[in-house]
Amino acid sequence: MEKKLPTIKEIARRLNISASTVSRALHDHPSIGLRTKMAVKKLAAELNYEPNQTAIFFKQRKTFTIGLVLPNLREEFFSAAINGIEDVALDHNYIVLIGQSHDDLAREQKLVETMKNHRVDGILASISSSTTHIEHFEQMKNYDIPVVFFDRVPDAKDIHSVSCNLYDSSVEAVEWLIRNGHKRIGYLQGPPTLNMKHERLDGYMEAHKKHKLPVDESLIVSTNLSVEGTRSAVDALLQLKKRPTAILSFNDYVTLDAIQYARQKKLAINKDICFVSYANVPVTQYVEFPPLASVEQFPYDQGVSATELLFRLIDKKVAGQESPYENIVLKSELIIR
Amino acid sequence: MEKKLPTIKEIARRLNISASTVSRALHDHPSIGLRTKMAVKKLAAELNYEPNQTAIFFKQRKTFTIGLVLPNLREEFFSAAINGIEDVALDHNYIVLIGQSHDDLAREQKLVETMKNHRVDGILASISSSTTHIEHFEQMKNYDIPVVFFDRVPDAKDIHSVSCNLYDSSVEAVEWLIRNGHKRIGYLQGPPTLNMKHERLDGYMEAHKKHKLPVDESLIVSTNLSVEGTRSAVDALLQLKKRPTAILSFNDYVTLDAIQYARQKKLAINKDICFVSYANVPVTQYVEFPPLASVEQFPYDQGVSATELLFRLIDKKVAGQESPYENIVLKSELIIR
DNA sequence: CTGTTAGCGCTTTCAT
DNA sequence: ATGAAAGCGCTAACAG
Repeated sequence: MEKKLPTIKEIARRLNISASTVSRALHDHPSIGLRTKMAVKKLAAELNYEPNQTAIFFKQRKTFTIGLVLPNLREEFFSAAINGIEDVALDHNYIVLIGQSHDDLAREQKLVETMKNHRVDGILASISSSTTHIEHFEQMKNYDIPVVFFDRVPDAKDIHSVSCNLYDSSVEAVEWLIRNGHKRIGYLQGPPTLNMKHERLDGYMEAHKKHKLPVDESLIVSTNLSVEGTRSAVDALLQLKKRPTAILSFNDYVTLDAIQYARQKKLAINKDICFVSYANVPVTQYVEFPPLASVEQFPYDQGVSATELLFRLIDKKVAGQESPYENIVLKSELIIR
Repeated sequence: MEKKLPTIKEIARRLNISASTVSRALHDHPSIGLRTKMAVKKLAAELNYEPNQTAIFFKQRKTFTIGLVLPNLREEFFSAAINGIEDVALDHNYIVLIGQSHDDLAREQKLVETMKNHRVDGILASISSSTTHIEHFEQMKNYDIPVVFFDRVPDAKDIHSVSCNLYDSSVEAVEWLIRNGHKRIGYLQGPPTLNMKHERLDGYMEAHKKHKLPVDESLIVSTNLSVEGTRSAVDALLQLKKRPTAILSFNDYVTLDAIQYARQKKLAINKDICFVSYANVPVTQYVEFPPLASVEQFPYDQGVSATELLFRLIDKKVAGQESPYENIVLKSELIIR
């Protein structure tokens, strides 16, 4: 029992005018007589006429849709980023197609493919932790679909991106630990794929250098972000003859897992061992032992900035212009509790 | 520099055959000669031909897109629900358009409108806390867009829904408190709009009745879910001459705020006052004082179930059949720590 | 100021 | 086994 919705044709037929006149009337085209315009609008309203967007998408080669591919929505970082993205998108009368990669490359590829099929006007992406190459994103150039990476940005040339500069805050975070008397500071890094830009590590190194502290390679371990991965990494640190007294870790979620594990191992948090982290997600305010400091990465602002950049690219594309690759870097901020 | 993608026509032209033959060949239509079929497929592959989905959407009157409208993504409940939704959608080769109402009716309306314009094949919704009517959803019937509500389901006739039965668990939760010696149990409810189905309250009442405990109306307060709202509600409870020794509260987030506030007020959590809650979100495992018990509402399963129902409705619609209203109720489960 | 016409890319009768 | 033609709903160039 498919209801059939009124079309422009139907209105035209009833009014004994042409479809194009109706179309123009509805668009307030200047060259339409007031009388017919009124009549058209009146009838359109009566019939509850609504333009068939799929027809328009088809004709205009635009879908007013952007695709968003990210690792997951569970992390408050990403859900906050979406807020920025959605706000900007809605302002532009766009809507967001969403897909979670769950840190799985194959799924990420499928999502990009599906979004391409849906002819999204652009894609925003934060890559999965298992993303070793970005061909699937590069392919989008063949379809004139601009891609903007944010936060988890691949270390590649010829991409558009928005991210936070974590270097300065990393230096600051480690210096803060050093000033607080820590001499052996562990660094619990993320998976290698995500460390293509070594800002965290570089900052860690730089702080050591500035304070003439030697860097012990065995203090640097990594996790694939899973609970188990984090535990075994923390284990590696705890088994060292000379344990670290502080750990700088990839993000707050990893840190929460690490802290939980350290407690299980009977370590006194903030006495035996301190934690400093990244993301500064709000949930940490409710936990018993939050990281002592965390680097705020402004997810909302990253979302806004990435989406604005994407729209600039979309607009340029429509105008037929080439766009130079833009890599916007926002600053981060070390938040000390 | 709009690249132009190869079309069926282009292939037809190069092969000196007709577009319809190409179309059929690509669809493995039985009546196409093997020879031409091969030739078509070969050329299509060479040219990287990909069907223009917008044209197909337009023609088929289907977009392979479902709209998801929910209050926010911040709460782990909703992000978990999306996982179920996305998984089922992807299985059906669908993708999800997302929109957060941020508990604002006007925004919810705008989202529904936008999704309608995008001609989504169906809508999944969890209503905002300020949603006092659901006309905007009911409108969708005029467009043959089925709507399935989940979790936050309006109390209305003639809707499809998936939700958890909270009544039994509510009785159980309150009985558990009573058995643990509590005689004055506060109930911190959500905003009136969301309490259209009073399962939580009914369960609260029933447990009291079963144990012959009188119900003191002043123990029942409500929050609009904001931090301040929750604080003043808790305040009301704490100012009572006879304070409650336990509080059953709307969900874990509200509970976390309530606990934080109670601590500020120098109450000893789990001594002076205990909390029992709903949702059982994972973050509570990291917090110092989680609710003593929480009602698991199986967000992933709700998401799966709601999406499966939606697809059944979509399929029936395509088959031109009417569907009776389905209201699926899953069971919940009181999880005691 | 308005109508005619063509066409977006694809599917689908209806012929042949 | 293949082609011709129509049409989905809308827009826009071209003609008056």
